[in-house]
Formats: sequence, C-alpha cells, structure tokens
Amino acid sequence: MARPSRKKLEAAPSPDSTLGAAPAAAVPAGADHQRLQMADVARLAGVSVATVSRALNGSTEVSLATRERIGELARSLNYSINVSAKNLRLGHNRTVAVVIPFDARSRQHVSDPFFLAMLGSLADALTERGYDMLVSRVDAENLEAAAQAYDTGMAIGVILIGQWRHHDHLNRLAARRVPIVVWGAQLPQQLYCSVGGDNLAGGLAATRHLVEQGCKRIVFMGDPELPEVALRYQGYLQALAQAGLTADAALQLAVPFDANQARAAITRLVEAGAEFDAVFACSDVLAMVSVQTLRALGHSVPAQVAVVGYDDVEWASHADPPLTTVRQPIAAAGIEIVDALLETLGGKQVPARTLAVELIVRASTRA
Amino acid sequence: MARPSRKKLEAAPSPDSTLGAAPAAAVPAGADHQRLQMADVARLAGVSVATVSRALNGSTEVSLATRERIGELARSLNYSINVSAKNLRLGHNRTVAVVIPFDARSRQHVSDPFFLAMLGSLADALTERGYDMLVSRVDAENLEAAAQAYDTGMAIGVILIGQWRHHDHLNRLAARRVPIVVWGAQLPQQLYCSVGGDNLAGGLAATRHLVEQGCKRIVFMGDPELPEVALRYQGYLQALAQAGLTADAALQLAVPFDANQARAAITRLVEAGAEFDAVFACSDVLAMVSVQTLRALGHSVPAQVAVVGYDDVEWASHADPPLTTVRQPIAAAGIEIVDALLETLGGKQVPARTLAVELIVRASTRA
DNA sequence: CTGAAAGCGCTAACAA
DNA sequence: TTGTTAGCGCTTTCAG
Repeated sequence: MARPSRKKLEAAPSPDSTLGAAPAAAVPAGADHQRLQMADVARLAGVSVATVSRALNGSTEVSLATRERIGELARSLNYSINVSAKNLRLGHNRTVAVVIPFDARSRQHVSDPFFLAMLGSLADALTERGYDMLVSRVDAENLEAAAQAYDTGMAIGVILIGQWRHHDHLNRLAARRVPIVVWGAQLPQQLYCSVGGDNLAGGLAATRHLVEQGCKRIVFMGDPELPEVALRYQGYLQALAQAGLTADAALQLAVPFDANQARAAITRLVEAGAEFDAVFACSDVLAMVSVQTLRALGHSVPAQVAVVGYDDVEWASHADPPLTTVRQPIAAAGIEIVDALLETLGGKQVPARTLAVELIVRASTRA
Repeated sequence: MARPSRKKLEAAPSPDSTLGAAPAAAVPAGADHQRLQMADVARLAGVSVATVSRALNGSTEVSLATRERIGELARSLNYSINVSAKNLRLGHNRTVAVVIPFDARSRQHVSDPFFLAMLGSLADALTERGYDMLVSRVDAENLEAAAQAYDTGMAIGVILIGQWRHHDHLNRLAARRVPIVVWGAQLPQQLYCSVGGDNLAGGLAATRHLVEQGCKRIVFMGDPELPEVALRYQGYLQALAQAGLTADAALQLAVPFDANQARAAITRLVEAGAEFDAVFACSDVLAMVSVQTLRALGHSVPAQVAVVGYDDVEWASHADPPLTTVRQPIAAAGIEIVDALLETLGGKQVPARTLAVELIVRASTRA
C-alpha cells in the first residue's frame, strides 16, 4: 500500500491516537476534508458498493426500494460521486479544453472583448450539452501547446479561439489526431476543422457601405498577417476595385489588436497629412479608438470621417456614436464550434464552416 | 474484468480477427484513439512501469542514464502522463472551479465586460501558479450549485465571481467547508472569504468628484439589492451629506446591469422632467449608455451632465468622451483571489480583503 | 436482486 | 538501482 489511506472503519486504536497529549493545534484538516465516498454510503446503507453504484446510476437491476433508499441516503449525506474516478474507470470524460492564444507581440490577450465574449458563448454551449470547460492560455507562438490538456487526458478535445500566424502548428496537431476545432478562417490545405465568420464578405460589405456613403479614401486598419484579417483585407480590395477606386498603400495601417498602437497609427497618419474620409477597423475596439483619436485631432465623426468596426461586441451600439460594424454571430459561433468538436470526437471528418456576418449600420457612418 | 480492455501485447489471434471478411467500413476509431500509456513506454524501454514512473518524475533513485533514455523515448513517442489517473492515485488535484453566476432576472451574464475581464485575470493568476481553471455558470438564484465541481472532486476549490443576492447560500457552502472565495463585498456575519474593491470608498470618491465639479443633483444608477452596489450607494449618500446636499429619491435609478433597462430608466427620468446635472453609474456599460442616451435626448455630456462610471474596463478610456470612472484593480484582484483560495486550501481561515480603488478622471466629467 | 473481485493508469512502500 | 505489488474511487462481469 502506498500512502496511509484514511482509516476505514475498524475502531482499532490507531497507533497515532495513543499519542494522547498531542498539541491542541487546529487539525491540519488536510485539503481532503474527509470526503465521503461510495464505501461510506454502502456501509451506512448496509449494502455493497456495487449496489450503491448501481442504485446511484439508476440501474433497474437493483430493486426500486433499495434504489430509492440509497438515493435518499446519499442525498442526505450530501454525497456526490467522484467524477475523476468514474471517468478513469469508464475511460471517458466530459471535459473540453478551450484555449486562448496569448500573443506577447501584438498584445491581444484575454482582455479583448471579442475573445471574452466568445468564451462566454462557448461556456453556454458546452454547459448546455453537459460538458465541462477547462480554460487555458498558450503562447500564440507555440500553439502546439494547446494540445496539452488533451495529451494529459484532462480533456477529450480542444477548442482554440483564433488561429493566428501558425497555421502549420495547427495542422501538426490535426495530423497527430488531436480532436481540435479552431475559430478562424478556412485556409488552403487545412487539416483541422475551422469555424469562422465570413471574413471576405465582411470586408466587402463594410467597404461597400463606405463607398455607398460617398467615401473614396478609406483607411484599412488591421494586421494582415492574421488570416482572418487578410481575408477582410481582400474584401476591402475587391470592394474598392468594384467601385473603380484604387487602394492607397499609405492608408493600410497594419496594426495589431491593440488600442495604443491603433491610436499611434491614426495620429501618425493625420500628422503626416494623409487625406481620408473613412476608416474600416478590424475590431470594435480599434474603431472606437479611431473615433476618439480623430475627434481629439479635430476631425468630426461621421461628418468628415466615417468609421466602421468589426465584431459588434455588446457595447458597440452604446458607444457614441453608435458604431456601424460587421456583426459576428458570437452566440451561434459557440454552438457551431462545440457541435463541430463533438462531431470530430465522433470520428467524423468535419468540414470547415463559414458563418454569415451582417453589416449593422449605425450612426458612425451616417453623415 | 469490466469493459474489453485493449489487447495488451500477446499476438494471439483475437477471435474477432477470424471474422475475416468484415465490412471495410471505417473503423469507429473510438474517441480513444489508442492512447499511449506508461505500460507501453515501459515495454518499449524494457523496464517496469515503476521505473518509467520514477524516471518521468525525475526521481534520483533511477540512474541518470535510464532516466534520460526513458525521457527521450517518452518524448519521441509523444507520450504524456494521464493526469486524472495520477491525481486519483495521489489524492490531489490542481483544478480550480471558477463560477460565473448567471442572473436570469437582471441579465448580467457572461457578456458583461467586467466579469469577462475578471475571468481573464483569474486565468492568468491560476496559470501562473500551475492550476487549471474549470469554468462554469450557475443560476444566481441557486448559488449553492457552485460547489458542484468541488463536490464531485473535479476541483479542489471554488472561485465565485459576484455574490449577488444570496449571501446565505454562500454561507451555507462555507459551513459545509467548501473551499470558496467570492469576489464581492464583505458582509456582516460572513463565513466565507471575500475579496472585493472598496465599494464605499469608490462611491464616495466618485460622488465627491462630481460635487467638486459643481454638481448638485446627482443621479445614482445601480441595483442596491446587490451588496457591492449597496456600498457604493452608501458612499454616494455620505458624500452628499458631507457636501450638505440631500439625496432626492427621484434620482435613484435601481436598474440592474443591463444596457436596455438603463437606457429606459434614463429616458423616463428625462421625460419626467427631472432635473439633474450628473450621473454616477455603477458600471462603465451603464455610464456609456447614459452618455449616449443623454446626448440623443439633447443633453450635452459633460457640459450639462457629468457622468462617472465604475470598473474602468479596457475601453473606458477609448470611449467618447473618455470615461471618468472608478478603477477596480482587475489584474491584482485575480491574484488576490487566487492567493486567498490557496490559503483557504491550506486550511487557514482567511480574512476578507478589500482592495483599494482609484478614481480615474477623464473627459466625461470635465466641463 | 445482490455481492465479490478485477481493473481503469498511475505512484510508492517494500523487497530484492 | 530496479521490480513487485497494493490500491486511489469507481463500474461491471460473473457467480450466487
């Protein structure tokens, strides 16, 4: 036997108890706090653990009478079954790992409202389906670490919020057969399942809307190194081309999802004397910072500069001005992601899904 | 023996394999995907599992040579130890449950930016200390359910974000000796450990600041049924009293943390012809909605009405106007909460902690 | 209908 | 230094 298991029930005086005059110091109480287990319930009920197990699992093999008796006893004792032991025995598990990449470089970490909203949405979807959610963070430069919870058997699958730059890491995980679903863009030669908004359509819709408002020199703000942003940028370019406008490289602001860098970039642009009449920002935070910075620099929004955001996070409609933005279907996304993961776990090869996005027009673009 | 364990290594033809012409349908592949285990590594290394266990745990009992050999073998096989089994054996566990109350009534759920930021902060603090974070949601009317993860042995302790109305539920949990730390106010006869901002000081500082700006009729917006809000309200009353002002019941807007209800309340107030020159809102979202609603109704902010928020969530400084607000130390809070829980687990009786808050003055109150 | 016993994947006495 | 073995808390086959 390994560690000193708590004494079962023989009332034989344990050697320790003979120490008598032990200091009255508070019992260490151990983290354990004498957790009740099935054997205790069994003893109290005068049956075997097997019977308790069956009763608690509602097996019809055990008579209704004892089943009820045991159920009530367990309840009155406040007993609940040890899930880890059960899982170990059963060889399964209902925990899903949700991983948030932490990017030291661009500093978009867990404080970004979109990511957090996504987390909430996933929590809802998983809870509803009876799964537990284990949340962790990994360095965005080393996404393979996302599989840790899976590798250690803690979780049966992984949901990654954002694919970042390392498509290849994700493919490697998929090649290793880690059940994984990624929120992000669908990329060529993708081995894993991704679920994401329609970024091309989003970029297109936002830019078209600005063009329709008469804007001709539209700033694009976002880091095109990220696949999702790159697609929005494609949409932006297409919309410009369709309108017969040419994209001016000076108006491409390759800023990450960071408020300070966005503010600096806009300020630089204005101070450089660039002319522009609209900003298409790749997140609502970036859009909001743009509005504020522009106003502080004496440009009126939307009269002189129209601003469109992305995501439609909760406060976008409460901002001043209420933000025109591309709504990502966050609640639906959580459900889609979880369902995709569940199918993956079922052994299926799940195709990538692209969710429709919707342009929500508000005051930030209405002159 | 219970379920058909995967065949070990005897190459004896299994009875199934004699079925020969079985349908070539894709193998179910099971969710299991033939996970590698310690016995496999042991066999491949030509040693016993005990040795592998010791080697992988860096025991000096095993010779450096074999330790390294086994380590490399394990790495090359991409083996990682099954944490659940290990925990079961060791009788411990490094998972902490973080519970977010879901309030169907006031609708402040996981989408509230403050709660989500808190979640991020806790993720940081827990990760840093080597703990895993299990996130779940419970009905705010039944906070006792928060202990589920603990009761089932999934988690060693519980962190609850927000105490809501049911102080008594929490006391009951503490009485049951569930290790729990709650983000919220310190209440009389509190059996559990709470960590929270200094709500009284926050309410005081915000209101004083408004008074100093010359405001005399200050709206208070928040649901005083929540202990934290009640304390802010006390601060508000004290500040008014100190300034020789009297609180007007008509200016107390008992709205929950919900944007729509806030908007409705402000609108009603204005339409009722109430006179006021400031709003002290109990969250930044409420403050932002107030600004927007007031402006839409033709009141200028801050010229006619000054607005103070609460929390200082990330975008508060990027709003237009940048929000004067009471900053809650979110990052520090995560650390304090986790440390308090860890001490509780250590068997200590941990006193409640109150964290200093700071008034951040920005343009929303500068005329 | 119920109990005895084996074993999920791992660790740690104890023995060699 | 290494292997043997018991057992963490549970489920389930098999025998009564």
